Amino acid sequence: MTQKMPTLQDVAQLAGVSTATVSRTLSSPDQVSESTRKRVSQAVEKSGYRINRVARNLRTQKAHSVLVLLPDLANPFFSSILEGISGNLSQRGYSMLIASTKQVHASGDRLIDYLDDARADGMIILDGGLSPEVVDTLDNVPRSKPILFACEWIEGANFPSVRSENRKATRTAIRYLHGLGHEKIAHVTGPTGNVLMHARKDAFVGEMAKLELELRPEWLIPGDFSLNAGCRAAATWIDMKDRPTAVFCASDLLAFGFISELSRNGFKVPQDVSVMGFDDIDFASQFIPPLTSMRQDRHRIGVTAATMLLERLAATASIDGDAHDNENAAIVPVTLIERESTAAPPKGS
Amino acid sequence: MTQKMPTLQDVAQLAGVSTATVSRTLSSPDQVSESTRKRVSQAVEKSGYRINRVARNLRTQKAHSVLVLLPDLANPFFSSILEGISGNLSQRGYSMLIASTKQVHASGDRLIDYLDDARADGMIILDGGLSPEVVDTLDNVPRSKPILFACEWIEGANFPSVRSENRKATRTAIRYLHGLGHEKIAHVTGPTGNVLMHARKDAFVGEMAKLELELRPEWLIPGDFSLNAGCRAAATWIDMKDRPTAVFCASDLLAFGFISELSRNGFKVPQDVSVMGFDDIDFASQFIPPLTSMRQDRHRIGVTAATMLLERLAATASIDGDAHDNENAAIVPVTLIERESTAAPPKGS
DNA sequence: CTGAAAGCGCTTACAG
DNA sequence: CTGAAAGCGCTTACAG
Repeated sequence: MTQKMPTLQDVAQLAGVSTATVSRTLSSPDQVSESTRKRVSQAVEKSGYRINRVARNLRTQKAHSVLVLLPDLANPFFSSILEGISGNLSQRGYSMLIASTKQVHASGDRLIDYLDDARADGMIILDGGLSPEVVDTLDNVPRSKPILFACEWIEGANFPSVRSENRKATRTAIRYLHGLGHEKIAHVTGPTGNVLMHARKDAFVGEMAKLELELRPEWLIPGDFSLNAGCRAAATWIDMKDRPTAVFCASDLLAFGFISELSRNGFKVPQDVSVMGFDDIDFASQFIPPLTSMRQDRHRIGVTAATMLLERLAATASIDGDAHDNENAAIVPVTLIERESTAAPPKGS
Repeated sequence: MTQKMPTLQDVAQLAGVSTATVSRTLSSPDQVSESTRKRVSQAVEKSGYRINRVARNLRTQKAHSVLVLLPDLANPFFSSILEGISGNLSQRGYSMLIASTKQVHASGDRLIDYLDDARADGMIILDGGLSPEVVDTLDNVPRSKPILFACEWIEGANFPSVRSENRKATRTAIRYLHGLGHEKIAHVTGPTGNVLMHARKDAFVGEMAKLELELRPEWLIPGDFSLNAGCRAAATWIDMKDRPTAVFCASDLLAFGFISELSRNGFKVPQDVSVMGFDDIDFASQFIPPLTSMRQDRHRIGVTAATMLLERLAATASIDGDAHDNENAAIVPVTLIERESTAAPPKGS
């Protein structure tokens, strides 16, 4: 029952030519005479031949696939990015392999096994929180197997990356709140150690100083990017004697959690406090109230990452030398999406 | 610079044995004497040898990877399922390849190309909306390349599948609302033609009849699974003269959209109307109000799907004959999660 | 323009 | 327990 797939041999026999000719007809048809080409094409058609990519990959020493590494597959933040990557990849004949750093650890594999064992030609990493040991192993990867970071990156390491303009976006957010009349602005941060957390927090602190606004230490509320941290931050806000009138959250999830907890305690957004998020995930527009946020173009980040990786793949293949990192980081713009969770501060505050 | 990976040959030389022995040491160590095993292991260690899976796959005629096909990569509903699949797969040494039906169409590939061209050993399909032509091509796939549907399925086709107990869950939901005192219950349905939409709608109609509750045609509000459809459904509800006191939505997104639109128009949930969803996505607990929903165990669906596919893979490999579909569908339980979007109906309604 | 032949890096009967 | 050898299905210099 297990019908065997026809091979190049079968097609060659059918067409009365050598396997070399069939192979050429398929991969570089201009090297084959028209009549032969026609005969081969018919044989391919008739036999229902499909090239065996595993064999081709072994022969050409390419996997024609890219590994994408996420911190957590269950996090919906990544889905649009994946779509961008995958769409771009498949257009160019590449497949997308996915693994999460959590799982990689659990299964005892090393990250670069995917690269070492020829399953993937390169890798896009969406997790800046890799342990130093793992980062070290990354350095030993031959340059013919490009590695690229997207969204997050490793401070100090020199991998190419695609990023949102986190700092600029943060400044835009603060200026927007200030423009509404807010002077007491708090920031709920991302997780400690996270590069995005630092970029946004630094920019926040810097911009507050630049606008000559007071920034009390307690107005930097530590969080992570989760809903729950947002809830906790809201509790912190509620407990303050002198409450900030606006809160800039480092993620939309934080903002959602913040607003939810507030509403459970009888506070209203934006009447009692303006809240804004970062990311503009799908949900932001449907939340109650619709959330003002800084939109990261996640699809574009994905597309850009795939494009850059493929470029590096092509470069190492042809030049095979120093296709060096002339353009080491692509910065993707972030846009302010104004909705109803922000307004002028309450009077008399 | 492009340092070549060591091969079996290199290890064999280092250890002073044949490649066959190295190979055996790696894949069936019990066939090798302890002293040899030790020598080989040291050579492996020393050379930093990693098996080349592409070569192994070509030789063994297995890809050791599974293709997962989604309707839409950007839909966060699938992320937990993917995590379940991927976790299970990687534990057993398989990789996960991902493609979306949208993209497959766009790139002009045929679905089964992944199977035909030896990139994947089998495939898990999360999209019941494949066109009849595509479904036809699926029938021609040799049984050594198992195909399995998860979440959704194709009515009439005979593929194994993993599903939530949609009908039972719907009955549970209706009985719950009825138990709260609701008699006028509407249902916002999924997209026309979708198998889940039908399962849930049928079960809804059946249960309403069983409970001897009136069901006006207009109380079956057509939707799809999206936020926007939920908003539209809310507009429909608002326009009714005699409004249902409870609305059972076929997805959480529908429920979110429904509630959002209501709140924009000054209605309150659950005071004015009880709303419940289906899926219990992460967000449901953080929505305002927290959403009552039927929880689909998406992680478990993923794990089960991967397990079933791997079983079939093993079965066809060993028996190579009729490892027939004794257990053709796994049904995953759904649980009622009661939160604050549902309550007793408003008095005097 | 075409073919014979080597080889990508493994695995696995077959002998011994 | 171990090795020599064939072969998985391709691609690609090398000749002609």
